[in-house]
Parts: sequence; structure tokens; C-alpha cells
Amino acid sequence: MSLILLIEDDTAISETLSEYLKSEGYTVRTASGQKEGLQIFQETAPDCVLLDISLADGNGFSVCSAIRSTSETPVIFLTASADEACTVAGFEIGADDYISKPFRPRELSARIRNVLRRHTSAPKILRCHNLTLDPAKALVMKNNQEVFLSALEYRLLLLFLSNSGQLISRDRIADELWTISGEFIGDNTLNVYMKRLRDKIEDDPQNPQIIRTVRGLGYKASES
Amino acid sequence: MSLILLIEDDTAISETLSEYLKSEGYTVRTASGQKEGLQIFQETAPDCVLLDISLADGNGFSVCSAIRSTSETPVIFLTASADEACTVAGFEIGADDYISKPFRPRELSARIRNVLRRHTSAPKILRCHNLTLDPAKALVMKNNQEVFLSALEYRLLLLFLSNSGQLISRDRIADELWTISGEFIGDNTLNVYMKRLRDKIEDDPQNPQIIRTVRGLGYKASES
DNA sequence: CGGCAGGATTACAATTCTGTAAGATTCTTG
DNA sequence: CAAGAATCTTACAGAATTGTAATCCTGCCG
Repeated sequence: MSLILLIEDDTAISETLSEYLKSEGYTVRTASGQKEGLQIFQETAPDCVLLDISLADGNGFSVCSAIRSTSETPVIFLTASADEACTVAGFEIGADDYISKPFRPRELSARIRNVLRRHTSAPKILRCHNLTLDPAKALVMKNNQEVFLSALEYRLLLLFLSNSGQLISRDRIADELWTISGEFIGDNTLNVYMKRLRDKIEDDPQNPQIIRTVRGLGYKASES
Repeated sequence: MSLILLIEDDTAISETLSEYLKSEGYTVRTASGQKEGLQIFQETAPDCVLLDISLADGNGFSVCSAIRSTSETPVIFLTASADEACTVAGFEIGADDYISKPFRPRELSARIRNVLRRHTSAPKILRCHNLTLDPAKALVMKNNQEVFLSALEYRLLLLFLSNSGQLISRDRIADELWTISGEFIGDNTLNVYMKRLRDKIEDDPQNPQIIRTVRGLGYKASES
């Protein structure tokens, strides 16, 4: 499960909270001050940080800044009052959420879950009909079978699926696929690539459902 | 600037809020009910939705679910009371934040800014030394020059850069690159691929800086 | 209907990719 | 230092990719 770093100098609160979070299935590391907190942060790379704003050895904002300067790990502030200035300042500095004492345990764990969900952001898989493309693995599947695409075919499909629903002109496609490397390609080369891609991804390449041609304008990937 | 969709059936609140948000530089569309809200959502694809929980024609949760089923657009709930059950239910259903009435305008706009910041997440470009990999374009650059990788080389590099700093075993590499398609490859094939990849991405392939080998265990991409 | 433009299709060499084999290195252990 | 294991390097054929050219099809216009 997830590792949570709790930075809080009130030992009573710290222990209660720690126990509760463990009972929820989290692994918890606690720190009582700024310096210790940052050190444990570096060592353990937690999935989420709970940070008391009012620490004895300096306020929590600087800790948050320090964390943000090196990582995107979500930070939830624990505040004594729901003071607006604090809240705003906290968000400005990059906190992901805040909760003011006294807080209900269930609310805290809902916020933690929420922040973790956002952060371990679901892999953005692009979908269209029975086709999926996972940019994080460079993997294309159709009906749960891998589709083998060449480098250019993959880029072509990626371009369409990340702009699905939008019309993409032939010029733009040529630009995106070839001009970075400064090459120039023949006029109908793109036609050939479209055909090759369609042969691999469409159920019926003669009646393309995933990428349709818009005569005179370009191509368009259908949404969903 | 950003487009905000406000779904709220109390006209007084709706107008006040709308004015305020416009004064903050947002473009605002308003809807007074569930159906209208979803319709405008489809038409305008807003950057953020402010959603009153208690709508006359059904509660806000179902609207949120409907939005979530087709998009990742952030949703902030407006609640009449800070009732915990509401909060939890809202988070469970995929709300990004909530705020209870009466709320201070500054707090609301801080939350909106926060939610937008998280959501328009900067394109995640993977970096290592003088090398960058952009998964959204399947583009690898070294010293601002494009590096041409084959499909497998690209996947191999992607695997390393998205787990930089971590040791990756040879078995895991073989799994990630080949077993999805159910193939089995020879024992030293991976060595050959590593050599080919290094020849393309390393300044000095004999002294690899980007991907180092950890004898007996696997390989490891250095961070940053 | 005839002509034409945009696009689809097929075919074909040059190049690159892919997997394996064979041998050379390098590191570790005794 | 010698032996063995792990990794690197080179080399090589079969397969796939890449770009172009030639040809075919299809919707649109007068």
C-alpha cells in the first residue's frame, strides 16, 4: 500500500493519527520537525505528505516549498484554524489540499485517497472503438491483441488519437511526422502511410471507422 | 483564459458568482439544471465545472458521474453544509474538490486555480542528461537533434526513463518488451539491444552515462 | 456524361530492424 | 593468476520498414 509521511510536532496528535492511518492500511513514517521531515522525505520518497503548518522549528510552508522544488509528491496541510489567508497561501505554494483541526478521521482518509488517486494518475490510455494506445508503454492493442506498428505508424496513430474528433490537415501531419528531422517527403507518401496504418488497425480498411478521410481537408479520428 | 461551467439553480448565487469569476478573468457559462448543464458541458468542453450538489432536477452527484464517464475535467462541488457524508461521497464519485457555502470568493478562486494547475499538467517530458523523450509525440531528442529509434529501442528507452533511478532486472525488461506478444527471445538478445540503444543515445557508448549496467542484477537509468 | 482532382492501392528497390550465433571482454571468486 | 560467469561486441541472414512511382478508384464540377 501507500507510504505516508506525517510531519507533526504534537506527539499526541501524531501518534493518534499514525495509529488511525495504519489501521486504514497505510504505512506511516512520522517526523516531528522540519529538518527531520525533509530528511525522511528524501530517504523514503513517500506517496503523500501530511504536513502541520505550525511546526516548532519553522512553519510548514517552507517544507512544502522544499518538497515541491524536487518532486510532485502530494502534500496535505494540517491547519489549526480554517483561516483563509493560510488556506490561500497554502494552495499558492503548491499544496494539494488542506484540512483544519479538529478533523474527522474519515474525512482525512477520504482526502488522502483522493489526492493519491489524482496523483497516481490513471495511465492515460487513448481509446477508439476496439483500439487502445498506451503512451506510457508505447503499446497498441486491438481486441486485447497487440498490434505491431512501425515507429512512423505509431506516431501517426498517436497524433490522431491524441487529437481525436479534430480534423487534422495533411500539411500538419507531414509537419508533425517529418519536418523535425528536416526531411521532405513526396506528395502521396502520406496516402501510403494511411493505407498501411489502416490495414493494421481497422476492422475493414475499406470502410475506415477509426480514422476517416475528409476529402479536401485532411483526416479525422472519431472520438471514443 | 479558462472556461468555467457553473451549474447552480439559485439564480442569485449564480449571477453573483458568475460576475466575480468574470472579474477574475475567467470565461463563464452558467446552467440552472442537470440536463442543461450536461448539454453545455458537451458543447463547450469547459476547463473546470462548479457544481451545486442540490439541484432542483436531481442531485449533483449524478451530473458528476456523467461527466467523469466521458472526461477528466475537474469538478468542484458547491455544498450547502460541510456535512461529512456529502464530502466523502463527493470525493468517492470523482470530485476534485468541494467548498461549502457560504464561501469566501478568494478561497473559491484559489481552489479553482489549484485544480486547474493540477489538471493542465505540463506535458510530461522525460529527461536524462542531454536526452529528452516526449511520450505524447514519441519523440526522442539529444542535444536538440532528433534520435531515430526503432519501435523496440523506443520502448526500451521509455521503460528506463519512466523508471529512472530504479534498477530494472533483465527478466522484467524481457517481460515488458516481449511477453505481451507471447514471444520468447534468446538469452543475449537483450545485450544486443542495449548495445544498439546505447550506440544511439550515449555520448560515449563504452562509458554509458544514461543507462548503466548493474552486474548480476540488471540495468539502471540515472536520474535527471 | 466527361474530365479532373484528391485520394487509395499496388508494386518495387533501398534501407533498416530483428533475432541469433560466435567470439571477445570484463568482473568476480577461489 | 586461472576459471567461470556475466556482459559486450561484431557479424550475418531473414523480415519489416521506408519512400517513390505508377496505376486505379471515386466523388465532384460543368
